[in-house]
Amino acid sequence: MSDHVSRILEQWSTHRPDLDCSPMGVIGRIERMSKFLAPAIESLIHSFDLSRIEFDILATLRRSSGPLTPTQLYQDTMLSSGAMSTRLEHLVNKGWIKREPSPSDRRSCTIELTQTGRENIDAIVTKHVNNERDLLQSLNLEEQEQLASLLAKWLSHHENK
Amino acid sequence: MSDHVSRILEQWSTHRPDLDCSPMGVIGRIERMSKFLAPAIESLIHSFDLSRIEFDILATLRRSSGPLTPTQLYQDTMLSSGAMSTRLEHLVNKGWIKREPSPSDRRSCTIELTQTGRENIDAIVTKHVNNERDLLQSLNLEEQEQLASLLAKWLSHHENK
DNA sequence: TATTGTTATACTCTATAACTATA
DNA sequence: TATAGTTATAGAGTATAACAATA
Repeated sequence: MSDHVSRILEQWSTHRPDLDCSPMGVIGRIERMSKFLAPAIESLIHSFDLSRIEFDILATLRRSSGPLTPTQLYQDTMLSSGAMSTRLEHLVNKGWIKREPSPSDRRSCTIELTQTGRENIDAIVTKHVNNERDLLQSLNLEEQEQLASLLAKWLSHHENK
Repeated sequence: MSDHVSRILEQWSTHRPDLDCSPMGVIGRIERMSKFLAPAIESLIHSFDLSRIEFDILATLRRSSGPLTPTQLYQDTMLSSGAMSTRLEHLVNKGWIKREPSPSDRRSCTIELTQTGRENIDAIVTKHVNNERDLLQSLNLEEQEQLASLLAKWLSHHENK
């Protein structure tokens, strides 16, 4: 299994034999897989004139059980409030979402998909998931499950801190 | 093992029961782990007044068996030639590296760590690896190896394309 | 006083392409 | 003609903080 990171580890063991670099074998590969996936995923999303962040916002709205506020959205996506405002403005102008005043709190508003926004994101999400399935083909389903399970274990320890 | 992505998958199964979203269980978690790791790793590196890219350049030089050219460096780090020039200029000014004319090709130059650059990066790499080791503590060594092995398998299929 | 959301500002970083020099 | 490296330009995207309105 001679990948790029394994060659990096060999170089380190030659030039820094005092150092146990095995953590790089995990973290270096996580980062590297992430870097390979990004363009493959983004090229599909960009073909619908959406940035990755905008797609995430639309997908979050689609799978939620009702309208969300900008605050809920920027906390969920780890974005600043200012950046979220800019993104939402774009999505309103492009007809994806509608912004309406909150009935209970007059400082706030609710964000919701438009009719066509919902139809379009439904179609895109389907293509997106199939794209992801293709990208994972080099692992069989059992290996994919093992991988997901190990990542879930790590994440469950780090998300609530 | 109830992490954030598992809740996302539940939401999709409620609102899009027609869609098998299991690929998100892998790819969503890869991206999410990567997003959690980045600030933890960068905060150590930034404390030495280095960007992540600059650290990668210095580490590449440290583990290589001799001086490298800017072209070798930008291909290795997946950066554009222009961006690499800017980074190298910074690192020269800060005393990390030295740039010398290539003896064999007068268009080219060689990039090499300075004496103090090498000493400093040695110390930082040690701290960096220990930091990574800490970050992986929630998985035992066997799990870390399984994870590395699954990632290596995926990467070895995608790196030579 | 604290919170919600928007707007304005400045910053970081990058890719692109034009350019110089050499092969 | 092609390649190595640098420089200049412009663009995308963000965080920060100032701001207005409401709680």
